Amino acid sequence: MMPGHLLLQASLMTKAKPQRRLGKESAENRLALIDATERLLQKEGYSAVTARNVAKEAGLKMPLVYYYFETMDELILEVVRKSSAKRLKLFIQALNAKDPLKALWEMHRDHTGGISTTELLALANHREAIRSEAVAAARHFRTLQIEAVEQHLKNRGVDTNIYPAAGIVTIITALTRAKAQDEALGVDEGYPEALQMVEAALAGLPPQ
Amino acid sequence: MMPGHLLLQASLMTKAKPQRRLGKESAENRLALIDATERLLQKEGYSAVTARNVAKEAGLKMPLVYYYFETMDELILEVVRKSSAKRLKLFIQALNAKDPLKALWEMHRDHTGGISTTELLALANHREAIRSEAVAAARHFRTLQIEAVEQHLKNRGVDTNIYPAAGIVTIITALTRAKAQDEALGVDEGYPEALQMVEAALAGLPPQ
DNA sequence: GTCTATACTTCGATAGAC
DNA sequence: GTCTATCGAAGTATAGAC
Repeated sequence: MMPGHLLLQASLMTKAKPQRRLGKESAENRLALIDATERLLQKEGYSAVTARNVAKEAGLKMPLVYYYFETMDELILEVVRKSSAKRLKLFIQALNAKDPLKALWEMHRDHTGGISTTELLALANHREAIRSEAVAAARHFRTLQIEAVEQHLKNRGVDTNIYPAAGIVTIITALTRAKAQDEALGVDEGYPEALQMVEAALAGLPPQ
Repeated sequence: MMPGHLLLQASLMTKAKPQRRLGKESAENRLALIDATERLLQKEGYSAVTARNVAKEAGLKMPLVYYYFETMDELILEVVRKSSAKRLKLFIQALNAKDPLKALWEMHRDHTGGISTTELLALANHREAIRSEAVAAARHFRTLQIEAVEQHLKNRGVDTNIYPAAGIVTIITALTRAKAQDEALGVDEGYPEALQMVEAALAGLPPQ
């Protein structure tokens, strides 16, 4: 079963360790390895992300992985960072829309592609270096959203005691995350009704 | 996610493959191995569930695992089934309470212990045998809940066009699942507000 | 029923030729 | 920069003595 290994001590903890020379960050093959890792993560899950598999997916040889990355953890971290940066752009875009709440809801609802939430959570649960990165990103995103929604609701004259921005953002995030997770397993019962309830609730707020 | 299960499937899936003789289902060491696996799953995640680790945790020798279980997958399936059966009992109990909706909400909200949702989802995503078991259980549980809540809402005179049982059950499940997942990572921002919103909404329904 | 010993595979990671 | 070759550790699973 699980390809064993995973020495949890990533490079974050062990400071000085520049034993090997690493290739430049802009190197073409380095980027190809990152892309290959992302594809593997999406298609087959993180247990398929091995140095050999990644190299094969990128059409390269295995030792190149270690020429460009200190450890496999570093490679995966790079993918997580890239994915977070991409998502951050979408967030900023949504939060600057005329109706940020609607834009945010649609963004979450329609979100597809990227690393699946399940994989990311599993990864974060098993690898300390990734957990801290994922937690920091999650906190950042949530704070951004809450602040923007809070401001928006106040502008609209919504009573944020009854409709706290933190609660709204959390429910939206939770529902769309669960939907994505269940869809990956082939379960979608109940979600159409749930989505409709949320949309009705949002539509029921005082108009802008 | 849904600790899944449904004993119906047990015999259907394991086709003909009786290469090795297996010990009796009631054997003490067999149960000890299942318990050890469950503990490992909770404490260290499924990547720690290896034949050697399980045996060590149970204070036994590794080959015993293969005396009692055809493969590691079978052992893990057994744990998933046991966990689902336990959860099913709680469900039935909640659905038979005076206020099934309230009981269901409290059950989900306070649910702790058992296999973590993240681990189960990751497991289901990576292992076909576990996916089908988990999906079947999830569907079973959801259907049970929706039917009971639907009946309850109608008895209370709630308009199930505005408050569809499927939507309510799905939102409750999604929110409490996300909460458990995030708590495992150390993130809890937004959940107190979200829980309060749901409780306010439930309290706002026509009294029983 | 339980254990020792081991076959076979694949993992992460490195040495060193080119 | 890239590759061939290989190491040691750990995984699943089995054979066979007791």
